Amino acid sequence: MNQSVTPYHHGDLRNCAITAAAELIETIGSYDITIAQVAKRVGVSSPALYRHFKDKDALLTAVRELAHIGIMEYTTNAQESVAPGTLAHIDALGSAYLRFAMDKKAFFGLMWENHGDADERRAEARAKRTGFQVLHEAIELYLREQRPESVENSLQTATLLWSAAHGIATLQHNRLLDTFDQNANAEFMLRTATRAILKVDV
Amino acid sequence: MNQSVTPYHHGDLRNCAITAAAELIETIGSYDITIAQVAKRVGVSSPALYRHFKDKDALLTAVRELAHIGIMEYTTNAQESVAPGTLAHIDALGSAYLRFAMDKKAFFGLMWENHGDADERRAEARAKRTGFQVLHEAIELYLREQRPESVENSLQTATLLWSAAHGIATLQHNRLLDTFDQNANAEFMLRTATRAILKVDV
DNA sequence: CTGTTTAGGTTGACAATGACAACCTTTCGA
DNA sequence: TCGAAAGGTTGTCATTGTCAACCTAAACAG
Repeated sequence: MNQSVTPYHHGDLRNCAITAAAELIETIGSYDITIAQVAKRVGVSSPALYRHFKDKDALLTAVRELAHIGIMEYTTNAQESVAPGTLAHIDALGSAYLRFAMDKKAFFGLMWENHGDADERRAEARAKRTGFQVLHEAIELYLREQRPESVENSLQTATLLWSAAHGIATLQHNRLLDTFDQNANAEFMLRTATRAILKVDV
Repeated sequence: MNQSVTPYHHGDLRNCAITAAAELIETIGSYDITIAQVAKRVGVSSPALYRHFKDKDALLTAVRELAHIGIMEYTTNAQESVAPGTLAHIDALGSAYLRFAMDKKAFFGLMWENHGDADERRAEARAKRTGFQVLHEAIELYLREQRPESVENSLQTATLLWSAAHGIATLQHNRLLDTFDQNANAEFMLRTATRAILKVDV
């Protein structure tokens, strides 16, 4: 015997569904997907997914986790070739953020949609805080070495810088940077903002 | 005779539908509304709305226009008590933006969703550019008087400042400012960013 | 006036979607 | 070995966006 074709129990449906959803989102370039599409892609009936996810939103929340991992990969890679605590380090983080926003448009959009129940929201907040931590530490290191008198403000500075990066990324995402300033260059803008906020002369 | 109750022809269904949708969005605090809800609120059958809007998205686009008008009201009010071209003027504009984002959460979220066809998109881009113009002019005036050597960069400065404001507003909107920095204060952050960005040569 | 066109309503139908209930089929532990 | 639980299936439902077919009031030409 040993036919072994498509066993009744999938074995890893939960994870397959998540990656299938992610792939789907990436290929159609929008996170407006349906349960049926995901089920079909993974070769299973729609209701099967409800054994693993409370509802559609729970599935999307899981995909959001993937997106967080993705952005972490971008920043980790960006950090490899820069000395910790330098301005270049901070630039690299920002640039990675912008690049992720453009490379993975649909994911980036999805990440900031916040539906989902309270638990899911808490988990996501934690993931985001972890990402933020990386920036915060880089800035703290930088300030400690370059402007020790400002080290106490590192948290506020990091929050502000993240806001700037997020604003630039979001506006670019919505094609508004071009609308406002035809020659706008997101990366250059962020570098400018970074220097301004860190109070460094260009 | 002269009953005159609910004439067959509504008379102004298009506009009523738009405001009904806006009210609905405001009361439920989310722009996830249905055609049926809007139709019911205005006392008409769902398909009636399709005589006035190509599809649901066209209705939402019309509501977005309302939102743009709303934000303009906020900024216009904010400008009344400040001298043009002062730092206070720029602060007032930013503060109005933040206030709108918090007061009208659902509207603010809706404004940056961009589905809709090309024409609708163009119209919205124009509306946004109009809003941006106000900030741009204030900044140009400010620079002309305070830092004439930087006037040529007014457009880039305005774009950057808008980005910062937008980032702060968006993060606050998603309750992420608190997540990153428990003591974060959006308005203070924006004032800080404003001062930093205005002092830099782009 | 009268009749016809047309704008703007109505009901009824449809497909797609999210979700659930009822049921069947493996897997696994006592 | 057998029964429960895990994890599938089909069938069904309400909601939603949307359309087609139809009706009715208003507007306007003759």
